[in-house]
Amino acid sequence: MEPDQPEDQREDAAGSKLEEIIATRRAKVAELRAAGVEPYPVRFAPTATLADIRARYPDLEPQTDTGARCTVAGRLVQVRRLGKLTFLVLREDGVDLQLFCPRAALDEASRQLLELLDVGDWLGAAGEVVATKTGELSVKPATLTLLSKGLRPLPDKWHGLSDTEARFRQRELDLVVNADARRVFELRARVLGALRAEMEERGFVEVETPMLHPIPGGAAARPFVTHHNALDADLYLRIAPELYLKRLIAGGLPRVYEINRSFRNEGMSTRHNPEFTMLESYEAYADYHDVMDLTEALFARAAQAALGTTELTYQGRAVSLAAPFRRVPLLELVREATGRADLHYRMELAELRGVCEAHEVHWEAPWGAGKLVLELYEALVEHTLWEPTFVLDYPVEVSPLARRHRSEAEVTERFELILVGREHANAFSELIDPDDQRGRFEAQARAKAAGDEEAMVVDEAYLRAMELGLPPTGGLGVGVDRLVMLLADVANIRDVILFPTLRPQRD
RNA sequence: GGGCCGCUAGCUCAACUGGCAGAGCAUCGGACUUUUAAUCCGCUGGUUGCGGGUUCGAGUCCCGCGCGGCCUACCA
Repeated sequence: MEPDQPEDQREDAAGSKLEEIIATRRAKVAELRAAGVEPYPVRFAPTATLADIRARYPDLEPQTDTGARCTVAGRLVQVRRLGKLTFLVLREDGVDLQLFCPRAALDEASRQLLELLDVGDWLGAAGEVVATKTGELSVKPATLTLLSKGLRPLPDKWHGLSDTEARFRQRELDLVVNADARRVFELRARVLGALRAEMEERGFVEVETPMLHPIPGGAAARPFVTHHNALDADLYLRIAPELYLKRLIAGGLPRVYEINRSFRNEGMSTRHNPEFTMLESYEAYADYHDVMDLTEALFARAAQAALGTTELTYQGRAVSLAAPFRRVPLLELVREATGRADLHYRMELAELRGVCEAHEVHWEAPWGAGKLVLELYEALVEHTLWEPTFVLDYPVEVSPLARRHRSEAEVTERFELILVGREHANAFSELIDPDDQRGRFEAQARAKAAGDEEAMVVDEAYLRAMELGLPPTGGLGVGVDRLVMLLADVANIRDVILFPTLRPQRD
């Protein structure tokens, strides 16, 4: 490199295109202020949304002047300058509308503003609704009002933003330019609304229980730990709202539900985000058969709200959410999958381990029959269940909060709803016998002491509530993110969460 | 945690076996009163994710690291 001009070279390198663009736009901000225009005004009063205008004038003849005046607003997403005539395109809430701007129609201040406009700015326009020569519905403004000057460029108008990392980290950009991103989150909102509507109609009351828990409970999972300074106490982000909700049942609230976040400090995947949304509900006097009926209704209601039908396609394959769903005991599925009709929870451990080995299913020494059968089910069966299936009667050993089956000693009255090969809901006839519950907790505590990091600990506050008396109760948990994935037909949970958890960027 | 793949201009992408880092769009300047990704003319824009190494020469090959994606493992 020549020793002559190193300074210049360095300055050129520092002045990248992006910095140049931002500097140019800042200069426009200064120019506007110098001209007495505030580039970041405090308020604007549109008389119609872009969607209103489109709805009101569905098919004007080309070259119509309606005489109707309106004031609209949106983000400027396209600019086409043809000398004394300019076409602008505003976008508001996913709806685009053209502004037809012959220079002569604008007042003087608006003409000046027009020169300083960039794609990405927020803009208001007041004028007449017209259709252009080609029949494009437009507003022909007499005045333009800058609502906010954008300093950064929008992604490519044609190719949009496709870099997945950028889409997750800068979701606002994704939402501006990718219609499909909006579609998913609009669908998600309709699903949430449908779930709440169904619960409300059934007399469930929505409650909010703590997300900061003194001890983690309600699920087998590793928690996030945090610390409260004033209390000088460690707290855990909740892994499930279950125990608090059942305390409300004990307190005499007969039907409660909560839709909110839980947090699990575990692996991430296309189906697992560290924070995720669950619907949990508890209903006094109900058993898990009642809860299956409720679950069917919720899924059908959500599908109707999202898609207008219970017949859908997921990743190219048909699924029907029309009730009733298939109901089949877990043990039966494992017997089919292994070809061992004699398989049972009372089998010798050695023999069950042999079945595992025959199917290349990993097992560990501390596991009892229930855990071994569950492992077989998860390895061999779960991913094969495409149509909605209630898998019934999970082993007691792996279900510390579920009541024992009314007629079979080794299993609980618990089901999971499996769809498209993955779990979508988990529910049971709740365990309401406080002494049985204490024994289950103690078994969990022993497992934890033996190294099982996901095992539960004894929750005395919950046991006290149970000792007060918990009526027969049916409980349900639904993975809302997965339900939205199913209905939106997306394969990655990060596509249904606005701001998915990502590794923080170092700088 | 493991395997594979990716990271090049603001965005979307090229660059053969190692041989001058390019295009389109956007930006900037100019023309244009009916466009629809407007068109036309001209210009500008680079630490090729980061750090080493090999080589006369590295976007390209090697090593390490970072971030992401997919698969897998884990995961009620």
